[in-house]
Amino acid sequence: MNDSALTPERILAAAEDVLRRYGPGKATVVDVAQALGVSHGSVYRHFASKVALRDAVLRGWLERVTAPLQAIATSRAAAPARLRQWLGALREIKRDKVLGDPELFATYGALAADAREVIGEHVEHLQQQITSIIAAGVASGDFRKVDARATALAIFDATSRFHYPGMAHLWSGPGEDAAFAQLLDLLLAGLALAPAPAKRRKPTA
Amino acid sequence: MNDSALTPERILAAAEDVLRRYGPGKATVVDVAQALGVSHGSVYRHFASKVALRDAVLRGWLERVTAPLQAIATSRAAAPARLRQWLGALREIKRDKVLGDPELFATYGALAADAREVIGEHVEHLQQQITSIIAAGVASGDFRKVDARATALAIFDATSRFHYPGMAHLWSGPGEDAAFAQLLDLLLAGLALAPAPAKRRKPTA
DNA sequence: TGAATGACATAATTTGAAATCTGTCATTCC
DNA sequence: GGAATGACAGATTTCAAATTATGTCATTCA
Repeated sequence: MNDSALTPERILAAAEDVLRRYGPGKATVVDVAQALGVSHGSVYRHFASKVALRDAVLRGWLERVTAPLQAIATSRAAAPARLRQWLGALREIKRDKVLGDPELFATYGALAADAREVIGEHVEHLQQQITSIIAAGVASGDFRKVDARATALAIFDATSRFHYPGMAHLWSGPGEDAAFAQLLDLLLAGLALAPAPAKRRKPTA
Repeated sequence: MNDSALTPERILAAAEDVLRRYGPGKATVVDVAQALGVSHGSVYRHFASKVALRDAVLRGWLERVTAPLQAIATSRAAAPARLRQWLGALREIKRDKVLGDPELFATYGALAADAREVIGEHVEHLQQQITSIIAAGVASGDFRKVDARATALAIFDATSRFHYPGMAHLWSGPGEDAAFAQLLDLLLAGLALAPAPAKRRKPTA
């Protein structure tokens, strides 16, 4: 029944398949083992627990989100355009996933729900990408002299309405594109060079 | 057992109490009737269905959120300060509710989950309040000449990270205050007068 | 006469016993 | 000898029966 050696990769692929087919509530490790033609005990040689297996599947899925963004983050485009592109891409990737296959999206959402650790890493990863774009923009003089990291977090927060899966139910409403464009304009304006007359808060320093 | 005439108000109060005590999953209209010392049939004379009753309770709760904000929105403070104050207040009201009584917050969250209509009105109400502040700021020359309504929506979206109940699990993390302050600064900078050198998009008009 | 009742049909929820799943490990297999 | 197996204990899930809830309405009550 089995084609070759039992590797974590093959188990991962099978688990992904089983999850896709059965959903997160019904997929069992026995199912995964069966799909591979082995006993479920064998799976436990490669993954310490069902949770570890689920985490690994989720990690893979999230990496497929992060990878194309990495390319944009490190592109040579001017920082403002690059930031727009990156945020637009993040939004599109997520939105395409929900609209394209809502069930699968829900499945991964369920995995994410009890994988704070993995999600934390993913978020950190995304925030670092934004940070690098902001830092580039500050260095090139395209952006005000902001704290790159803190500003990146603010931008991540500000756009969560358009990328946080818990708000996916809004993504198919009307006027979404316009709302997103409007938000981007506002944020980019806030980063623009012009020395906004700071009436409050600390004095530039 | 009953003190006076059976009014919608008395039923509402009892329903609120029962919901608080039993939680949204176990509160029944028989419980509400019992608390009032009447038969459950009587409740249906005043509310068409259990859903209608739950909606009314939710509406009351949301109005208690909106009322104090209304006062700020119509205050005489300068628009930028007023906007900061308003957004800060919205955040604090919600955060105090979660942190103060998580169970009750969860109860209202459950009510909200199947009350799109009511929530829609609530959101619309909040957005209108922001719109009025922005409009005032544009009129007074404190803000750029933005489209008040569209910008208000963008600001509402941008801050949802700090007021949308679905993200309440983040509100007790460290650095929340700083993150919120940072976001506010960025948004206010984006509204500031300075004619940001718009390299893209439509030409000012 | 208009408000309140409670018996009733249908729908939803609870319950607990049976079935299935997770994770371990002594044993088998190549 | 290292990888795979499958029987097993304890935890979790399923499913169907039984209970409880919702919403209606003919009747009672004041």
